[in-house]
Amino acid sequence: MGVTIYDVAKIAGVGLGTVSRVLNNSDHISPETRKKVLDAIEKLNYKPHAFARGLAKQKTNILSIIVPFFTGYFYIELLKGIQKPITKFEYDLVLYNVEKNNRLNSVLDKVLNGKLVDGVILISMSLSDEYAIEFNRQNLPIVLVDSYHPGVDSFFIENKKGAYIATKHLIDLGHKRVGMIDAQLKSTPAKIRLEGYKAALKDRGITFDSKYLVISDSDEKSDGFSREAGYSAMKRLLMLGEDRPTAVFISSDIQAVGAMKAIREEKLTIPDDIAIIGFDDIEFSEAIGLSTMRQPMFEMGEMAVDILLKRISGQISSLFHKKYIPELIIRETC
Amino acid sequence: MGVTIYDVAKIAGVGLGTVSRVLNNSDHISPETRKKVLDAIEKLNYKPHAFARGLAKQKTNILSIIVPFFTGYFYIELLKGIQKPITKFEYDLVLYNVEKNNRLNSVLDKVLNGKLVDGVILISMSLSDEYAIEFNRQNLPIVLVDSYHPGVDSFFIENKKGAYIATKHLIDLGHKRVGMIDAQLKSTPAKIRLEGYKAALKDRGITFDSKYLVISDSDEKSDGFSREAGYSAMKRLLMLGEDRPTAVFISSDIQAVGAMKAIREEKLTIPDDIAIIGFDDIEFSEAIGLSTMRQPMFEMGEMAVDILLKRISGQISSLFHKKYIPELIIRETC
DNA sequence: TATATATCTGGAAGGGCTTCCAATAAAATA
DNA sequence: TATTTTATTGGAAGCCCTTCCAGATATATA
Repeated sequence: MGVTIYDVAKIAGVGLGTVSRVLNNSDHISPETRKKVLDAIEKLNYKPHAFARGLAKQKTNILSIIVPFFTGYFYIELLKGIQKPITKFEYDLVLYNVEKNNRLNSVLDKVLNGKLVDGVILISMSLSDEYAIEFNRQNLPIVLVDSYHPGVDSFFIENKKGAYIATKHLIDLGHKRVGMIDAQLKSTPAKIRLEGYKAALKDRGITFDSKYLVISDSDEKSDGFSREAGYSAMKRLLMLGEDRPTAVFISSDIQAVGAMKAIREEKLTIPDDIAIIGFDDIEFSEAIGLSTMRQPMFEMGEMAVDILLKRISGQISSLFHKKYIPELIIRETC
Repeated sequence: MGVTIYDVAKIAGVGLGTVSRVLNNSDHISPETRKKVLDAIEKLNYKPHAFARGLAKQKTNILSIIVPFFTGYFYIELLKGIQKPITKFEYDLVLYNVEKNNRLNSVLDKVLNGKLVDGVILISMSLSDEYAIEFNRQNLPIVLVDSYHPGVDSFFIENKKGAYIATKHLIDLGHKRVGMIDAQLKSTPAKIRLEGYKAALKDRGITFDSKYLVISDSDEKSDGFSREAGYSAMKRLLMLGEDRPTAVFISSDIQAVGAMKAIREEKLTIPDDIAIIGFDDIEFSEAIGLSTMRQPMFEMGEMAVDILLKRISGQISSLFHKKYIPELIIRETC
């Protein structure tokens, strides 16, 4: 069934080492020999056996990417960014979806010891010190995206600054009662965005009032970054009646979508009764006019692969830490 | 660096064949021997080398999924559905993203000859007869999702019926001028949905009027299934002035989102001035109250993997063709 | 007790490739 | 022309497993 390098060698009338050499573009091959081999390959429609090659080379040309639940556009954009260079450099991409945090360890173990991949991209999840050490020890490159660890390459958003900018903008618009809808604080971005929110209040001389902070409920798959969670969080804020905030910074656009629905259900208008700024700039935000903090997802994905490939090929040695500052996109909700 | 089966054999004081047998749960292993081996594995933290195993077994435990540009939620939902059984059965998933149609062939070639994967899932793209034959000849299972070929397992939506139901509903609501915004007809679903639209008109005694049909522009990555394309298509429909349709069936929700924006910009109201029904029921449709035809994406993904795995293990032999009829979800736009 | 049968185990062969070493041929130099 | 040097080439060894065959041991049967 499968045509192997031996068949090619026989047809071309050369040794198998020679075939392998033209396959790998090694030098020291005479043009005539190369042509003979190429012709034979063409004739037999030969394609190298990926696993055999991987075994011999100790290199698989596969990268893995670990994402938490495919929740929305954030990851899609990232994936698009990641795909681009991967395809170009003839790598394959294996996808691990971690729905529950405890599964992360088993995926990391698999990736570490299975010798299936040449490198890994870990998205939006934090890496424990033990694993960071283990990756370094095994010399398996890993890069973090939307997460940070001092010991490995990381690309991350300045969440604190982003939240700060959004909150400050709301305050500077004249709002006195500026609330926040955040996700579960066990999510690092959520925790840090809260810090930014508080910092902005403080800088503007507003004391933090816990009744204006609502933490979205988590469900089995989202840590509170969901439409439903945003909806019910806003409902809770609206229960404050006349004392409700006149502006709300929301920790993700997807929650903001739910929150907007809740506001409309109360027959309140946006931004007149309540102004809103979200976070992420997912594709739908533009369609619904949602003001938000844009994260350069595509770019981060692209850069992450770039660094990962360089790391794999040993082209860089020093640690690479890059931070992105989210950009305020003003639309119609504030 | 890497601990191999030889190390385990040595530590356990057994032959390597024995180690392999306990790894693969073969029978004819005495409980004591098994324990010794298991202990050694534990002690060394041994994990089998995926590529070596794949080479020896001629089976990789990897499935590949080929998707056209990650455009939106349709594919996310599908991916979620696919992930579930894949994880459970310890397969890995490699993702190929086909942005341009001509790249499909090169991906298929790679998948066919590279021996990297045990099976493939092809989404929303049609398979040519030549490739269908080649897959069968090479005995590499492939299943189509949201697409159809008589020679391979297929899961598909009854697009014609779906479009028919949507259009008929609009007509039965009393609308006389029912338009359609479709995507490029080179996309099979788009072509077939148009047929359903026409069939409904005909059944209700309305003659098809080409000025009420607008084909969305395609951009480099979407065949017209995009927000921008829906927006400008609706703009064109609105240029008809008073003669414009009072109801429009739109071939995807994402286009409908753009179309709704166009309508609102003209200060027209939905559904009073123009009623709308989309197609897909993406996550945002509920948030914006869009009536639509729901496709069971998650379920299709799940079933596709199920069948694929059964096919790989030889548990089924006859061809599997399953069609899903989309369900009309009535919300606020009609 | 001798023999047949069932159970368990070791290890060679093989899966398809790369890489290295040695060998040969061709070209350059003395 | 004889001797180096250089450019090519063939093929064995090795990457890490699984599988099959044969041998060893234990158990059942005559």
